Amino acid sequence: MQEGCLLARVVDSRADRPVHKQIADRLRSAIKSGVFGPGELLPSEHELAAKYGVARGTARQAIVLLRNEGLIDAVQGLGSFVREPEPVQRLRPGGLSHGLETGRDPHDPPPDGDRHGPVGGRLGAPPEELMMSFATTQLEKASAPADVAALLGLPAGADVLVRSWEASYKDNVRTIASAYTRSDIATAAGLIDVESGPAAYLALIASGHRITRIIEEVSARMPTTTEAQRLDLAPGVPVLSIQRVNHTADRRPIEVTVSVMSAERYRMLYELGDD
Amino acid sequence: MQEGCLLARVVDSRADRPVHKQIADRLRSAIKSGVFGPGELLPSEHELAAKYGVARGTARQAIVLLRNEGLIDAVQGLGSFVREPEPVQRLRPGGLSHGLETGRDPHDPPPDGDRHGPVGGRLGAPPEELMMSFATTQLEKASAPADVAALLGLPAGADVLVRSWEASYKDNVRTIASAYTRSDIATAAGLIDVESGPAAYLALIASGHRITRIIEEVSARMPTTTEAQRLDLAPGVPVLSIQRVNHTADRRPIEVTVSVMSAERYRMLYELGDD
DNA sequence: GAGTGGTCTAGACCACGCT
DNA sequence: GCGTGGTCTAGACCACTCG
Repeated sequence: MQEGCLLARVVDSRADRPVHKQIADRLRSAIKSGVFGPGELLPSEHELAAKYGVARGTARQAIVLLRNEGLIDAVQGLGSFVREPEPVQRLRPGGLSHGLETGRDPHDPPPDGDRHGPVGGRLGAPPEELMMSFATTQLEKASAPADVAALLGLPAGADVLVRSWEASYKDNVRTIASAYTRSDIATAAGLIDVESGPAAYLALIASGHRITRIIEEVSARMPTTTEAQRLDLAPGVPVLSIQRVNHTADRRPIEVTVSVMSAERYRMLYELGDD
Repeated sequence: MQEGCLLARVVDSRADRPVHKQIADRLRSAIKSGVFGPGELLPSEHELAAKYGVARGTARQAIVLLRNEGLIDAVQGLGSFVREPEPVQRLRPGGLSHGLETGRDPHDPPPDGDRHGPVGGRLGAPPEELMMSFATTQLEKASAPADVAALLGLPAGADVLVRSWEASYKDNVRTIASAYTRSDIATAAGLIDVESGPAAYLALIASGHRITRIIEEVSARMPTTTEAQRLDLAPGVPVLSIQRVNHTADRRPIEVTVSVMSAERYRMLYELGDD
């Protein structure tokens, strides 16, 4: 067989580093150096155990490590595969009509062609294929979470209009989002009848509340189990969480939106203008 | 004993959901509902095994799940604890006149005061407590990685000046960064002698290459093992990866910087101005 | 020394995808 | 049916922290 040529034969059980980590190290570098290319099948747990002379559980631990690093996918009944890179979509959050025009950006492979983001993208006909559908999951008045209330300059527990929705592309949920709008503004704008997020911008404008300043906060974390299910996330894939605070011309914050999406699939793009 | 009052007594081994996930579910909701507060000690693996009538390995699997979700920390010899939230710093990347700030800004509508970022920081006295030290780890001419070359509009494999450094705060490495500068520009600006990232901006300005446009791309992923070590990351903590493309007034990209930091500790703040 | 998590073994049965 | 990963058991020894 001599398969040992690919994955070096020996692990040192007396070394500082635990055996399963040593095996993971070897597999990892084999992946990174291209010995196993994207989509390729790795040795089975049984094979690894035999090759390194360890119990199956130990070989499995190595595999689990790589899964949690997002490097491989395990499929029951089939085996473990080197994870193939997901097509990445770059989102350029825009205000109402942001700069960064059709700017053929020097960004190498990105041509996702447009910037119709799951949240707050420009309105108006998005390119054919990038149509996303929005499904409202909740629409109600409720008391604002503490952090949201603070951002809106409201007392803790104040009522806000909460609109929650999911944005899907081809039947796959891509973004889970919620918008929290000041009650007074929401009522005036008739937002109670507006379902998806993007549509709300039109309603706000129509009611005279033009948003002229947006502060966006980007963070990342591991998904909750709910998020992992809804967004169909593999193990070892974090989420991006985008929190927006929308302000009107008088610099008053009137709305906070929070959206969550796969960090494997989305990146955020910002242009920092000259000061 | 009746400890079963806190963690419900029974798990159903015939249910669809595996036992270790059921245990994890119970612990997770106990944590989220505050039964176990931040920093608090969870039941030991042995206790969990006894309480649910399962093998230790099964109880341990539940614990491992929560660790990978970033909810708890396990300490050998002590036990598992609910992870305490890290103080979060919000970075406001800015054009030139700004840099590293740590977020003294109280989350609320972020003030427009000063701004600092881990990359491209303002020089001159930064706020007392926020001093970061920069240690150059590499400084050399090398051929650009494919993606970087593309971003700079250079042919694949073209030479660039690579400056790599780590930014530390109180002896803890907080950011790992690299800057790739076009060779011609770097030479003209004398960058070969400049060590940390922030300092390079001054050199560029001094040599007449004023950066007027910055495109910043924010992504997140699980850390490599190297990154996890250097940044001292707990399991279940992703990293934010910030890629910057710096352009001069004529819109030519002259430099790409990439920085990596704990997503648990840092968030990015952007203001989307009115156009 | 007692208790904890970290590692490892050598089995077992199951659910799943394939042929 | 066969091989895969997913789960689980019942042990074992180790490294670590604490009193």
